[in-house]
Amino acid sequence: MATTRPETMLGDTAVAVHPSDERYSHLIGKTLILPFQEREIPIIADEYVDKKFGSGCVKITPAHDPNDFEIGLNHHLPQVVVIDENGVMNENAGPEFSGLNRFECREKIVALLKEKDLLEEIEKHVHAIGHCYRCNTVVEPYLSEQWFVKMEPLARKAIEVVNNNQIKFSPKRWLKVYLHWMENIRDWCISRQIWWGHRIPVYYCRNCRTMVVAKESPDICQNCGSTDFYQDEDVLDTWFSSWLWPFSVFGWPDNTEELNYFLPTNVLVTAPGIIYLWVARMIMATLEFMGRIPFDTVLLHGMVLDETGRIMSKSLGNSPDPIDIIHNVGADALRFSMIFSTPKGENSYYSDAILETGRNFANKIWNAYRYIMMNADKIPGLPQKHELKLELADHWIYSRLQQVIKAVRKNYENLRFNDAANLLMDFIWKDFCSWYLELSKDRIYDQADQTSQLTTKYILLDVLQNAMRLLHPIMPFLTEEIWQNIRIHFPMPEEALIIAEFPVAEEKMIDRHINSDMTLIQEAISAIRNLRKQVNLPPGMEISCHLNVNVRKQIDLFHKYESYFRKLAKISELIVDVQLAQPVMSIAAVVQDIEIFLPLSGLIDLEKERQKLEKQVEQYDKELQIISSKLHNEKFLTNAPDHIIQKERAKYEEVEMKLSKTKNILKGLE
RNA sequence: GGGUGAUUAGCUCAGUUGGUUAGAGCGCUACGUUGACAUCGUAGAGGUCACUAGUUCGAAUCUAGUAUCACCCA
Repeated sequence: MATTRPETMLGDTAVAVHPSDERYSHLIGKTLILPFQEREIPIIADEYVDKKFGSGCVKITPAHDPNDFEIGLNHHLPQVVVIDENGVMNENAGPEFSGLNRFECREKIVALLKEKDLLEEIEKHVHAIGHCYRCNTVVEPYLSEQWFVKMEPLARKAIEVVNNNQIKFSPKRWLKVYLHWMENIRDWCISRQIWWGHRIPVYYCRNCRTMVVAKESPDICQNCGSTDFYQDEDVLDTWFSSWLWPFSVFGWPDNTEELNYFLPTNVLVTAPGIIYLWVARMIMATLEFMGRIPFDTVLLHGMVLDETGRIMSKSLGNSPDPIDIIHNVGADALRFSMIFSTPKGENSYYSDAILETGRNFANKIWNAYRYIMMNADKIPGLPQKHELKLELADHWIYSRLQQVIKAVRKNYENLRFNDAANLLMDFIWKDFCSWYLELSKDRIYDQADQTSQLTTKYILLDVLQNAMRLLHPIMPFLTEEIWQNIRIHFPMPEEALIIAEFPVAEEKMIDRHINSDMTLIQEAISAIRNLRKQVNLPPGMEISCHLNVNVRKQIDLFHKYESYFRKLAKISELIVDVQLAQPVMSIAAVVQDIEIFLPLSGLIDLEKERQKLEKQVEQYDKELQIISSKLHNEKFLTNAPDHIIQKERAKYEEVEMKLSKTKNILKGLE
């Protein structure tokens, strides 16, 4: 018989072997004598025994081991407690051992076994054993009476409310975790043997041991008339008060106004680690005591881990102090950084580096705001909405704003905060700052065209205030500050952003034609910038640009917004026409259905230019082949939905056109 | 041992009913202080979507298996 705790043999009440173990099957049902106690104990058969481990025989100590306890129940074995709650051997251990502590007893047992020649060998064995996390004392199982809450009836109702969708889990997969626990629920042990906490409200008559469950200690024993009571020494598990949280914090059991307002509430935000301990129990308690659900949605977020993926904890000392961070970069930067880098339901790794995203973004917003306010101060007056004279960029930024409002609303509603953060950063930084704000400069500085100036002022303020509304849930402080100051120039009905309306998209302002015109111009400008960079033109140097377009209406578009090219691509002169010849000694690019030429005699490396274009031709060729093979595939044509086939056809035409244009340009270079 | 996930660019991750030439931020490279911002601007490089097999006209996406990792419960 092998054991790591020899002293527990004094409480053994059986020896178990595996039922299919042929070495011992002839012994099952027989008995043997337990040394020192001289007690007769049975040899039993149980599947629990691991045949391969040690001798294949296991001593069974129901009172001092949880597994043995279970086996003992199944085999109706007596439970002999030999160690008391202080770790000292009691009278059941026999006169020879009683009074010794468990470690002294262990040594004595070993010595005596040796003496009686009952000890075969001592070997080193590594095993897991519980220690007190405060004082490091070895913790061992001890048979004692505990209080339990019967869970099955509570769980039944709690399963019902998720099955009929009254309570939803997000992300959905956590529902499985919840249900798995609920469906295999065990009674909840609420007894804790610690000196702090709420004592269990159970009183015992010292005279006749009658047990009374009551709020206060009873005056007199109904059974024997004694007045001598003592309270159960165990205290309640801390979660036993926590599961009352959804209603106890609002004054329950009183029927308060807050209780009716906040119960049920909508979203519980918490970590998956406490679905069992807390979420499930709050649901059960609220159903039981209030007859209501506590909340309709449970949002499970990931945990913030440190850079190396460890959980942050006091003992590791790897948690940053949020106050320090806020001191360094601001609360909004911290909030934005965390939300931006925390995908829904996944863990996120915190490091100081991620703070830069939020800090830089806050800085970007602040500077855009400064620019707008500087000019709003200088330019007197604000037009009425109907007085505005909108041009392409204005229509476009409003159109984009509506798209963003729509998408951000959806993201917030679906609790996809990181997507909302992403979208807003993209819109504010790229669309608003890099394009609209840059284009606004000439108009703002141009005192001559006052209508355009005032229109620009209006739209800058309007788009910014809308953006602040959208961003407010993520960056409440910065947006409130900015919004309050916008209000000085741009009247708004609400007193504060925190109580202001959340924007609703105006569908009619989403304009596909506007978006595609603007996109063409943006792509053309980017292509010109790219070409300039390729030949290392000084950033400030102005050059002329030739655009060979496909349809006449593009000529008007480019002429009308030539100023955009001047401002953002340093183009001094834009020559636009259909069937425009390729200028000699020029570099070129193809964007959509137009060709862009920059005549740069003396500045071009023809060979390099040729190589670039050849590489481009190669890429287009390859892409064309892929699309072509799809369009020639009978099965694709019969199986794929119409809109996909249309899309492929359109793509084919576009790539084919770009390919032929690029080939022509290449020819023109020879 | 049981359960639940993850694996996509150097790093951290998006990619919501299969239709992609696979995206973002950081980092990297080149150039640049033009009066919002160098905590910035412009441009660029960078990926056999862990592996194997299957389903499909079509797979990062669906199925099965393998590997590695993580968490929860015993």
